[in-house]
Amino acid sequence: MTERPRASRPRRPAAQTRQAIHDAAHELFSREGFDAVGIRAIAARAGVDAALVVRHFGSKERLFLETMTVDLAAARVMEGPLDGLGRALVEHIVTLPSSRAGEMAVTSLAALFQASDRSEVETALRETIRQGIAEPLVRRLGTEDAEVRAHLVAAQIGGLLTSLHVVHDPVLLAADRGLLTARYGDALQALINT
Amino acid sequence: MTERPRASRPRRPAAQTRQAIHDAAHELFSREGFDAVGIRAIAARAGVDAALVVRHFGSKERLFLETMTVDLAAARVMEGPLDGLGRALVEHIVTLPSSRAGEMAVTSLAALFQASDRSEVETALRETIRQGIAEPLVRRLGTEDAEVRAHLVAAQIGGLLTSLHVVHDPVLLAADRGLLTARYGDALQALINT
DNA sequence: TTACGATGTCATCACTGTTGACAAAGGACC
DNA sequence: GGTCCTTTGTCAACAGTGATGACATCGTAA
Repeated sequence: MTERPRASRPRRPAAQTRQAIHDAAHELFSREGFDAVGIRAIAARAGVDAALVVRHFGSKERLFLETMTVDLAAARVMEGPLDGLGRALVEHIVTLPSSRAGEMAVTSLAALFQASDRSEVETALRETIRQGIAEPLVRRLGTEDAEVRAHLVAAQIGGLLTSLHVVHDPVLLAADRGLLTARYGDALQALINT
Repeated sequence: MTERPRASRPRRPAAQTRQAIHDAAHELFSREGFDAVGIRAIAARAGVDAALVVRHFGSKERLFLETMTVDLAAARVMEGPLDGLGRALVEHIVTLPSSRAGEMAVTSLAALFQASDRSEVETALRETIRQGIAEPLVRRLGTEDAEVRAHLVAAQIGGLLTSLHVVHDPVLLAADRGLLTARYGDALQALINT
């Protein structure tokens, strides 16, 4: 048995490899979702052995959480005046997806929803919603039932997000954005008004 | 090599076996979701060989669709008077889950959401929403933007359903149902009113 | 030089959904 | 009765998955 030397890829610092895996995973998970993407596919795209993926991130699920958990970036909108807030939030949701950062956040959220049968993913999703939507709003409302109302706002926003990016409702995707903003925004406002 | 005769289970008509598999699948899928349940587990619970599952239903995905696609049974509520409809719908969603039929429909919808990265599941989900919510409502509204508004109603209902049964939002789960019905129902009503 | 930790590779594991070959029971027809 | 054929059930195997652990190799500190 001749001992062929194993042809190793060029060595590099761990952080660099980790980043390559991270980028590949984010790209693939965003496009195709958790289940459709295998560890070996991520490894191939990152130019890396599959075992290295597990070594750096522990498991496929942890890699998913680390790459797909993003803040909704709705915090800025939350700071606006309370009485136009409904429409402002909906407009933010409806218009941002065409920009780069917004699209990523939104597809990430959709992927989170779909992978939410994993309990750790479910926890992350709950946390994202709480921090990104509910909590900033509770501080602004200040009424007794503020917490419930804030979480209902989160629910309603989640409904629009999943309809657009998980269910892919053709009627809503084709609808005029101004109409969407006005109608859904006013309904949202009804939840915010005391 | 002695030819041991294969110990077969008692024979029965195909429809009976099919039903056993169907029941087992519904039970397990409802409790644990699409991914967590394997074909072999369904087969074991039905007292059947795993290959028979595939033989009767074609694939795990088709079995899932056949067992989990249910109508929302919201049709009856949809026929009520238009001006109390928002609260009536929310009350229906919030109270029915404790009954048997309601719980099944709701957990089914949650499982559909989570498995919606499969394109056939996504189609079924879209169809369920259209038939169960959007279409009955469009007929009642009759305005020019009726279709968009009906689909927004569906989105908002979906938001509450996913918050409760997919995300498992603790605040909403613990909240008083009357408060939920009043607040979210009124917001929904804003979408229904012209 | 030696020793060691960091980095990369590979074989292998248990498990999954799915397939096709085979066995055996039950009814149809002569 | 005897001979087919369809129906029903069983089993072994396949390619794919996520994960693990043993091993090779590089770079560097002592």
